[in-house]
Amino acid sequence: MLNKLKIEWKEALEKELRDYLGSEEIAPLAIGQPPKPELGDVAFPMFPYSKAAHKAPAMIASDIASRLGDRHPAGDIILAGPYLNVRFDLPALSGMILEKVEKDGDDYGKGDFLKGRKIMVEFSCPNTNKPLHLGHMRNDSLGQSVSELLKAAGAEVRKVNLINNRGVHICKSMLAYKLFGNGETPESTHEKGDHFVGRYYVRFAQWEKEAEKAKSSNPDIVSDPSFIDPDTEAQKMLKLWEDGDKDVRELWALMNKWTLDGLAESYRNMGISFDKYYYESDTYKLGRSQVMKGLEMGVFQKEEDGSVQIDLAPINLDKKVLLRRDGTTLYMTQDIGTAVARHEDWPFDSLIYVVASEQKYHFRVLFYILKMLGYEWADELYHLSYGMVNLPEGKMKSREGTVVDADDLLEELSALARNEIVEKNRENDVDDIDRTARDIALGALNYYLLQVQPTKDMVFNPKESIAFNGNTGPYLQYTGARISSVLRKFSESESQYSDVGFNGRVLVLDDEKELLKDVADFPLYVRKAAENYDPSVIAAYLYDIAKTFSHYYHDNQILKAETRELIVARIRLSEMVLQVMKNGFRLIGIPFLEAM
RNA sequence: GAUCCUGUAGCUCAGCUGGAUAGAGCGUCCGCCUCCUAAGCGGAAGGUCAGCAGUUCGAAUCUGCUCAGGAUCACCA
Repeated sequence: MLNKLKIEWKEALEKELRDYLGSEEIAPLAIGQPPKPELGDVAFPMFPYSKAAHKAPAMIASDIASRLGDRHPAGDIILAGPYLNVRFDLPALSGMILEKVEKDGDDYGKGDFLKGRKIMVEFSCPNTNKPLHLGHMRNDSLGQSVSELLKAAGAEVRKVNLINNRGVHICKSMLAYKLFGNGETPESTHEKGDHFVGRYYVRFAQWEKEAEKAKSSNPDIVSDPSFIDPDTEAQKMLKLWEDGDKDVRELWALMNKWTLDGLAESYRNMGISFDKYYYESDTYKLGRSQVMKGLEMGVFQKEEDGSVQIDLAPINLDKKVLLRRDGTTLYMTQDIGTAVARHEDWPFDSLIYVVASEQKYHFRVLFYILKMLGYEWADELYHLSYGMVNLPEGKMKSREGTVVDADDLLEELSALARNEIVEKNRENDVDDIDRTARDIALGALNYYLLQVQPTKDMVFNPKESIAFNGNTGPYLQYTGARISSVLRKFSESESQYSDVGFNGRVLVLDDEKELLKDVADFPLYVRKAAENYDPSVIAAYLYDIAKTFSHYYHDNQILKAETRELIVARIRLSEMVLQVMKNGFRLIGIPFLEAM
């Protein structure tokens, strides 16, 4: 609504400028933000017209102001040198803002610029041989949040996951389990299934190392019939899997279930959900048939060695293999099949792949291949590429045991949050200490992961990164909890105020105007975040409004304001701020807490 | 070697459709609980916006080059 006013001003000023300059062709007027509140709410710089007018920008600003006189949209002109600024009467507009926020409630901030669009979002895509780590968490937070943003922009969103449950890496943990498992199960060892299976993946790596060592100290051992080479054995198992060997398939199904049960629990804990799961074990065959189709169409070539390849010279790349010489499929093959299956299942207008930036090449090639196969929708595929999560000493490496486990991290943060609650003697004020602690941990984590622009790599320092003070998720939650507390206290004596209506004109403080402006602008930020697939826009917005409110709350009494009218006005303002915060929280995965 | 991404305070990050004195948090130092939750609020110190050139009335923001870091260029996923 403020935005509408800004645009009215822009148009009115442009019209006046055209008259003033005697030209229909003028540079579009820029809409800016004055650096200080006393300089107004919106700024229009006059620099670009100085040449045409042969006058200093400050002169143009004052000329335009006097020409305009009273014939202008709502607001007051403030001349600030070369800028023509406008101050809105926010207290007067507050009634409209309140009405809108109250009417829309949890939907306040939503828009419709993606209305009617069917958008599929792929994210997470774990392997079934190990638990989730911090890198996955960035992916999950991003995918979940972007999906919420797109919904808020009016799109119909379908969240899909692709389970990477086949391939030689999966066979490795199976093999290790078969050899060293002694029949133990996640139930018998009381382990989460994904951690249990992950342990055998690590066990395989260890075995591999042992075998390497044995080979280097005694090269002849290879010919010893009692020596088993881990990698050869894993390849054999993959072949057995592809041939449908009953025992291998049974073990595969069992271990997959263990992992997936564990992952499902992690997703639940993290507030992540999907509308549909795809499995590579289903889609890789479809990929093969697509490659065959491409071969018939002549877009792929069969090489002399029997492999099928595509020549990527038209996009300045080399050749890419799509089927191995033995006819087995690759990662790329599978992704071709998955994309086709998805569009058949749910004909999307757009499909967003939330995948790390290291796979840019892969998606460039994939999109090109699908286009060559004649799928028009290939133009609507988008790779939302995000940067790595690094440790202060560099990349996370599973071999060096520096991978930050997702479940462990969430657990540690929950324990820290729990300590804080106990230390602050807040146990009796929160309704469920464990749930609250976990929600704080989640808020901290999601905010931490989403406050950084997706394209950027980020550094995670396990000791320092996730704090509960300062610019953090818990700070936002805390602000929300304090507002909630004020509102609870007010509701106890609300009947005394039933005769007092809302009069926004008493909200004259800078902080109050700032809050009104922030509340009114929220839909703009939602739109911007959705357009750019960038949740950090919302994170920054929320921090800003929380900071303004905290300052305001510190300096001014709400429940003990000077007049009953002022109390009611401040309460309504607090309600609006809280509503906007709640709505923003939902977009970036921060649980809202009534108390903490 | 080629392509892509990144470079802003000691650290982690905003700001980038060009516009007013480049902002936060953490850390350091100093204040504030008789007051709606101190997970808070205020203040101080801290900057060659990697460098050079260009475009422009105006550049952290756009363009080019250079330097530094990272990623990718598999019949791995």
